[in-house]
Amino acid sequence: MIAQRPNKRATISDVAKLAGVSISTVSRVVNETAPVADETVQQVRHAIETLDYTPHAAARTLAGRRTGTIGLLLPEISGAFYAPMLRGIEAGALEAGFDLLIHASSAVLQERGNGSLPLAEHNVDGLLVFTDRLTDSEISRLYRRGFPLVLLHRTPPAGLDIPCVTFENKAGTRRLIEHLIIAHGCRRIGFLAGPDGNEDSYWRELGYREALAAHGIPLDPSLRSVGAFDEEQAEAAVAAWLRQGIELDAVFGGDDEGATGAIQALQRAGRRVPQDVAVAGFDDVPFARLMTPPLTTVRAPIEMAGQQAASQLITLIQGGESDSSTLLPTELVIRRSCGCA
Amino acid sequence: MIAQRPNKRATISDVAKLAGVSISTVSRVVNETAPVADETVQQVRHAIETLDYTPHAAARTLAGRRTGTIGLLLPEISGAFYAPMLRGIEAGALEAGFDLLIHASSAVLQERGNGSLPLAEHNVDGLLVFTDRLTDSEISRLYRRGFPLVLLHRTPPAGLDIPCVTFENKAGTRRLIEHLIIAHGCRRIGFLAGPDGNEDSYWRELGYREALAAHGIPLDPSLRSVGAFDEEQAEAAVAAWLRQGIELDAVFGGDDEGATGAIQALQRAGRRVPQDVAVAGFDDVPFARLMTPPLTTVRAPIEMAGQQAASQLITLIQGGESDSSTLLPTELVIRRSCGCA
DNA sequence: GGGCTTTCTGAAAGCGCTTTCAGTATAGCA
DNA sequence: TGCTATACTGAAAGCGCTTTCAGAAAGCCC
Repeated sequence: MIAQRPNKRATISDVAKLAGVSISTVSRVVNETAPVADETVQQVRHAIETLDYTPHAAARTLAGRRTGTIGLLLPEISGAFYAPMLRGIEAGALEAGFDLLIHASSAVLQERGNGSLPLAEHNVDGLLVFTDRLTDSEISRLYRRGFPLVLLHRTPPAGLDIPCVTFENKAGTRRLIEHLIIAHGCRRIGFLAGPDGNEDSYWRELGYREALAAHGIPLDPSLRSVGAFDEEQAEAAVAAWLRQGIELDAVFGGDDEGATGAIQALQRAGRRVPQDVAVAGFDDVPFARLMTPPLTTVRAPIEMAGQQAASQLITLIQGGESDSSTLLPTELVIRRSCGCA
Repeated sequence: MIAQRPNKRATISDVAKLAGVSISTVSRVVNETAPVADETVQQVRHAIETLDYTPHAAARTLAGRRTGTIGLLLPEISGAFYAPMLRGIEAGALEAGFDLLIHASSAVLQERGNGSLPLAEHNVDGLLVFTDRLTDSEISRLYRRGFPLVLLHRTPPAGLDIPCVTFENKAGTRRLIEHLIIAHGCRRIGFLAGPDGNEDSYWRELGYREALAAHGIPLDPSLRSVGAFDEEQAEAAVAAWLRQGIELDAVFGGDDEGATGAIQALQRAGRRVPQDVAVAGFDDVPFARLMTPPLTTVRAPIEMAGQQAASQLITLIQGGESDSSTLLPTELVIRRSCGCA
């Protein structure tokens, strides 16, 4: 059994005492905020070394009113989507010398008695928000306080001028669906929506409708279901279509996870992909090209979105100005799941 | 363009003033640490409301010397492994009313000039360490200070009594390899190791060797390569084997990602899995059962490991005792990639 | 040599909170 | 009635740091 034996940490005054200087001087050599005589620097460094001193972050924050850290709020880490996003965000943060703190939690956000967000406005200088969980009112509360905020893949509540970074969902989906229609003659294309209220999904659906409309294909409501950007739910949704005998010549999975689920359901029901039913996704996660068949999808610059969001946030924190909205282009990636050779 | 207009936040004294009480009283109603008259509570609550007051975390930490938060240090979030792990950790933390802060970064850890870890010992009460990046010396520094620490999937540096949570890697791998040998008659089984220095991989390799030895199969060094628990690297490693004309009747991928890469390489080279070459992984990530062919693997209780680690850490933080080492059982999961129908 | 920067240093005032400590007022009890 | 618990409240002392502010020492100019 292991127990914890608390152990006093050295403070700045311990260091000052040992080095025979004042705490101001120690602070100066630690932060390099003012010239200090070489000899003094040596002494202080030595004292720091021997005491194994590290500044206490909370004290620093309190006195200096900044943390050097940005926070990321996200629903739940899973799925291939997050790796590139985090890479991008981290790159953006690092570039400016900021740390990244992630708060991944679905449940927590609401149920805190005191109603305060975990890392919001506390341990971080600014917040990257990528979750539908944070309500509009929470967001506007933070906004009204002047807390630096950047939204990832969602637009701000009406009237609030909060920067946001999103993909060109509509046009990307439209191009994809049109490919299905034109190149493969699909007419009955199933649409799997994302989670309720998801904005990306909203725009993708608009793109889907536009594509149909542009080619004179009537919208069939029975061809819409919810896949929730989740493999299992998507699989279930497609299985339900199949059970109901709904005819399909293609399925748009909503995203790549949804497409994966769709393929599972189709194959399980004995339909061949793409010979019997074409399938396409959105995002182009790393796995997409490795699937059997390789997935036709829309490439979204996930990593770049993260990067941009982070650097916009940091600009904001540092008192600069930021574009109110960034729309990143997407690109059609044709592989085999749509029927192309 | 959006600029940030900083905005004074209300402090505890603002609230006290508005409510006509002292700050001690405000603190008491916020924290419920002592009885306060009903009427006073009302006034304070009202003042908090109108001022939209939230306590300043850093100040709180500084004064109260605890953060109510545990930190998780990990190399880079990607791969299917993390979702269940994080779910588990979060569950463990939530249960005890702690927040979870994640610091995901490969690069950062070393290169910080001041040598201090980001969230270590600062914004958190304790640390869950899941990365090979944190050197032994860093770990023992933290340990010597009495900073609560729990290691995930790695054992502590020699002599340090730090709790750790690991899987039963050796026995699990041995069972898996023996299945390949006994049920499928495999004799030439490729072994893809994890990243350099990875402990899980070390034990798995021992299990692999034991299995071979137990069945009188000589160890062939050319059958060992590094897949680094990474799909691409594993694919490259297997491709190299194939190019060199090395004979194989099975490949153990090191983990499920490695197995995925192995399958890619094999299929790309025209070998059928499992007819020509059997493939197996380790972890049983969600995706494993959905692959073609479904992956034979060893199920590791990833989520439970996270849970346990978190609650052990919290026990430690709260001054309790903790087991020094937890070894979680693994289970063989037979699907089709090994050749079983 | 006097006045002027320039370089370096320490004292001290907070940052916003928690937590004794020392009450005052009221209730309970003999 | 007097004495002691009990409920409630405020003053004040930090927590460990950053940051003026002011001063001492040293170098520069005329």
